[in-house]
Amino acid sequence: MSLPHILLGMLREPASGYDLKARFEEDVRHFWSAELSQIYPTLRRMEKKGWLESDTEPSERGPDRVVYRLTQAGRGELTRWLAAGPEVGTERFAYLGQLFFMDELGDLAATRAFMVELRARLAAWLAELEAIEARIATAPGYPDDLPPERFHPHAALRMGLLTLAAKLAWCDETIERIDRRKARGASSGRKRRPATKEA
Amino acid sequence: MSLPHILLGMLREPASGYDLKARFEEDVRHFWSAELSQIYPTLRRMEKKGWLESDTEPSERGPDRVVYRLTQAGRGELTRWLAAGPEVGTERFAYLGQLFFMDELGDLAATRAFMVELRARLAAWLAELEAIEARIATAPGYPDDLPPERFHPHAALRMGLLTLAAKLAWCDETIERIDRRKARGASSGRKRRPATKEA
DNA sequence: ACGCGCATGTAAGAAGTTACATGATTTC
DNA sequence: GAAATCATGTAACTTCTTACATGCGCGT
Repeated sequence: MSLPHILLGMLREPASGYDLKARFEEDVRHFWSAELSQIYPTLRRMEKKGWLESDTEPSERGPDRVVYRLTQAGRGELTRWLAAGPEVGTERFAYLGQLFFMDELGDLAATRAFMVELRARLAAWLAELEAIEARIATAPGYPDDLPPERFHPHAALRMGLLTLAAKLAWCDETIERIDRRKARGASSGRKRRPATKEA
Repeated sequence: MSLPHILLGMLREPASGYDLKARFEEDVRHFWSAELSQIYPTLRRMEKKGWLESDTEPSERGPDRVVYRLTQAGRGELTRWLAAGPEVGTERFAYLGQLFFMDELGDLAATRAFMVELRARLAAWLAELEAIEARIATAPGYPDDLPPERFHPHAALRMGLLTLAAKLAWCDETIERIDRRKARGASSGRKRRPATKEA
């Protein structure tokens, strides 16, 4: 039940579905994502609930825009959500599932390659977040006197930066552990696990 | 497309849906979760695809157990998934969405309370993961000579430990930033944002 | 007799993804 | 003339959650 509320937050300034999708690609994508095909019907449902109202306006170029804005009920629901305490959902990391079972491959070199590729992907992601922070760092009052409407998004961004740094450190730690194991295990010669186990 | 693969990994040893649910509650819950009502039909679909076979056995107490085990095709699919490279999905953090828009409440004290509660929840979570690591730490060969079937799960667990520690550090950083702002802003007296804006 | 743990599920709906469809205008 | 951007959506499907349903055996 979070996408509608994130849309409510974004709609403190009126916007079309297309505009909102653009915001998901920008400042919000480190903690949520949504496709247009999900956004459009969600906005309809929210309007039906009375949280939003819409107007159709001609566009400067392209087809007409359907611009949504908050109603009183919508603003009330947003406030209720914000005041309800942190919504801690289940985290899902498919790549940890892969790593968890990877002894099945019986080859530590495969695990190492996996971790190296994962590290590269996470590092690219971190670079993007750092670019966003660099932009914020040029704002007046950074870092201690940002206005509240910039302080809150910046605080959310910091979580992304700090956890990604931690994940990179974890990748490095894991790769080093593998290398130590390989250095030690090289003499004993076991690499592929045997097809049958000796009990 | 990850739950079936996680089940494949777990089913290297035969198990019933009920058994598998128990494993989600234990060693796997820091990166995935699933309800029984999702597990049962998923196992059926996997059997229909030829990845699993099942036998019905009488239980020691309670109703009959349906025990699943991997077929050759299932083991092949598991290997394929493990060798396919890291599956990096979209991360979703509803609480970051709340924080992002929280200037709407116009009250930094509310944000502070939010962060304090979030910190408590994350700390409790970290304590659980630390308990799991403490158990692993008693295994022979810890930490440098764990056998491969323990090394991989332990590596996955470490990611949870390190990122949770980073999140706690982020909570602390954010709470401190709020306190510094409040100390500085107290003299200027603005707390609730005004109902109307002066342009 | 009641509740708890074992063990299986169904039903209904919300949430999310992928693919497809339409048509205008602007840029190369 | 082709491709990108603007702007809207539908359809089919998978995934996940919540609530409900059933029935056995064990402990108190």
